[in-house]
Amino acid sequence: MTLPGLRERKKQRTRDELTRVALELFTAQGYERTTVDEIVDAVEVSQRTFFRYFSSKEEVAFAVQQMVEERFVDALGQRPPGEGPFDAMRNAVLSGWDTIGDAIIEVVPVELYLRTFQMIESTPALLAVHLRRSTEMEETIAGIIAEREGLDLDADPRPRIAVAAFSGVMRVTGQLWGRGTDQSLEAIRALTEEYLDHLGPALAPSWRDDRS
Amino acid sequence: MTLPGLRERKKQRTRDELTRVALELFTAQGYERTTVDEIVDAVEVSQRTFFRYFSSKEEVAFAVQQMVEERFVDALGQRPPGEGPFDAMRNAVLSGWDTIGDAIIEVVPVELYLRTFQMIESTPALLAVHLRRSTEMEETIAGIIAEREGLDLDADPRPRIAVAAFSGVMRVTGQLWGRGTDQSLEAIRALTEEYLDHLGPALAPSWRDDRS
DNA sequence: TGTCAATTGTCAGTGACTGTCACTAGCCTC
DNA sequence: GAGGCTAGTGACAGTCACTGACAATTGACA
Repeated sequence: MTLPGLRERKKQRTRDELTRVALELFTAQGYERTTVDEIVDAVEVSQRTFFRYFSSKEEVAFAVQQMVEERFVDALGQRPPGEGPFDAMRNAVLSGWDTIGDAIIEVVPVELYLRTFQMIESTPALLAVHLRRSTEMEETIAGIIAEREGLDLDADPRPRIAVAAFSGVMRVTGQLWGRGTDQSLEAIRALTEEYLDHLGPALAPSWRDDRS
Repeated sequence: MTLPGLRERKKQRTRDELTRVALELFTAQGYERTTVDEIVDAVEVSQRTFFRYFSSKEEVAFAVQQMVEERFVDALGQRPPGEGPFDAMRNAVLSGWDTIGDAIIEVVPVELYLRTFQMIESTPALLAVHLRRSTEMEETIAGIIAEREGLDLDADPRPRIAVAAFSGVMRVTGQLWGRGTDQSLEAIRALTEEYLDHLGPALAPSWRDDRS
């Protein structure tokens, strides 16, 4: 493995710097109140260069999220075949939270990532994009689940349904965490775990028999 | 009940016309390829007027959807108390499809609404907004469910979880319908019904025991 | 009918984003 | 290690969504 040339390293540095500066400005003063010009002035590149790295101002807000999601997909693909679909997704998510630092530390500190996550949840324009990206990921995940279970994605609706329900719960936990007071890494991990445990019971035909 | 004055009627007419023309242009030539100027030229109002009726170009794309959603919320509130949460949501949705014409015919034909729905699903920028709007509605619905069941929304996670799972399935059906070949009203109604029936079984711990 | 207030139009400006073209700087060959 | 090649960048002009301010118009109502 030859390490990449100067040109390649320079590009990576510019991209990382744009990402870091953008997230810092977004979290500090708000997404809408930050202009692309502010970002590029701080990094000392032209606006045109920014738009060569990121197709929109929104995209840079998800640069780190993108990395985290790729790791989740990898982790899911490596869960033991014995695990049921739900356990596989659940464990992939939880192990992702446990090792998040490894994935992103070269670009931004974990703490900035968590603040970015909150900013996304509380900025309508970004929340919208976040949700769309999530559904795109669902399709990927459904494919992995279908393969694990040896099912045809277009003949059997269960993979998509299960993933949709699972993601729905993930989304709710994300929102509640963003609104809550404890915004630590441990808090969102615990919330994720708790809410996933509730999914089965919540779908019982009547909640009146069994108050879990 | 006095019928509204001329001024009021004129406003309604302008709003409806902007909506209809916008949806026609969007569905005919695509959302991004349609400029606000085209819309206002066709209706013969100034651009400024457009933005007084709709806070953004996106908003006009959801004007009809908005009406449909309000009807769903009403219908849900009127389901008999004996129905469990899932049945209530399910029946409210299905009865909504059965009476959709009543709700929107004064603004646009049902057929244009269906085409708009597809356009939203296939336009990334609009899909994102659609998903965000859906989650906002989920919060409303969770409140209604919690009240029906006599639960505290913040103490008991089940209403939000159930609604999230339910909405996830609704979303998947919407997407599949948009991609499929039969884009009739009957098709989306049938798909909705079928997929909701599958939700319970899909959440069983293992799918290997019981192939429904 | 004349006054008031709601509605609309005009105009100037901002910010995200794109196409084009000239220029700079790694890279690679001889 | 000089020179050509090309990926990457900057400068500039233009489009489009959207906003604030103020002037013009037009229902409403005494």
